[in-house]
Amino acid sequence: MSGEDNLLKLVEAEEPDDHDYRLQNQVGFILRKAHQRHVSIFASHIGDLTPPQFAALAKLYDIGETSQNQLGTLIAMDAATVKGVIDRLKARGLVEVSKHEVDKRRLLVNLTPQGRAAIERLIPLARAITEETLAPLTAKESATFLRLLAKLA
Amino acid sequence: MSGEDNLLKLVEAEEPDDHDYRLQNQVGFILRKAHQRHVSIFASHIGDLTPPQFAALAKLYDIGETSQNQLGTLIAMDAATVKGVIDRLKARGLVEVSKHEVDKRRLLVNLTPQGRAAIERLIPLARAITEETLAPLTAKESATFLRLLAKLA
DNA sequence: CTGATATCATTTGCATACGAATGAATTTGA
DNA sequence: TCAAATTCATTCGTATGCAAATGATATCAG
Repeated sequence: MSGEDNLLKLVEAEEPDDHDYRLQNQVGFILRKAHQRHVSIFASHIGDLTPPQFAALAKLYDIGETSQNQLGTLIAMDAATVKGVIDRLKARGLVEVSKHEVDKRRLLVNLTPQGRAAIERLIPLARAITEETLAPLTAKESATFLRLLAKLA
Repeated sequence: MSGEDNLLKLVEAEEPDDHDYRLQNQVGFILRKAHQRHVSIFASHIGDLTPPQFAALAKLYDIGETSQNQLGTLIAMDAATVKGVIDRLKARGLVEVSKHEVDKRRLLVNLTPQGRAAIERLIPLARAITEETLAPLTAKESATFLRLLAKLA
């Protein structure tokens, strides 16, 4: 190997060639695609509700009435996003809002009877969605994947 | 144990309690959060470009001139989405478009010199973004995670 | 007690993301 | 060859998602 080759190797080690960067191997790009695939699977099972809308209903079913802001924190949506989601669920009669008696800043959100019926009907479908999303993996791989994904999220 | 209890157990085994469904353990919900975290890390390193815009530039840098439609396929964007991304990159002078000489349906897209300079400047930052996104995992965990994530996506 | 700070909700603006419909151009197949 | 099917791009409508600004209310600190 010539001295020139050594110099070249040294330079490459310090500044990797831009063409070594492969978009399709980057975690962000694959994460975006995996998320897209999940949303598509979700839509094929539950056509009349989006994943964020479902998340809001599921969380309200889990914890009961809470403030819009707190709900947003629990389902990882900022204030502007959760407002839109709740507005649409309200327009469809699945949730109802009321003012907090003590703290007048807060907007309380709760399921309506129709919202409760809807989420109870949808949860079995949601189980199937999770199953189908993880279908490319074995049971052991799924467990590993979920553990590592949770560490990232 | 009474006969009533046995009946209850049987019913539960066939139809799991809705309250066993925990949103925060579902792959779709965690995937969404992990994606959000990545986008946030991306924005903290590259403030003037979004991940989809970066993906378009990186892919054009990789493969050279191509049609808008083909580019969309390569970076996992539908036709409507890729049009918006290209429009904004074009408005900023990072890509240029031209008509395909033979197939008049096609819109060819390519990097401008400024676009090429931009992506060459950004790729090192993108490496850092990938690194920071995967920082909660060990090297071995990262490799496992990327392998399983790719199977899902 | 009160001024500074913090919290909750809303609004606006911008950027994906996708379904559906449309129109132009190309390819296919009988 | 020529009608049907396909492909490429655009447009419209709807739904996240987030930054920044605003207003109302509540809390804190001196």
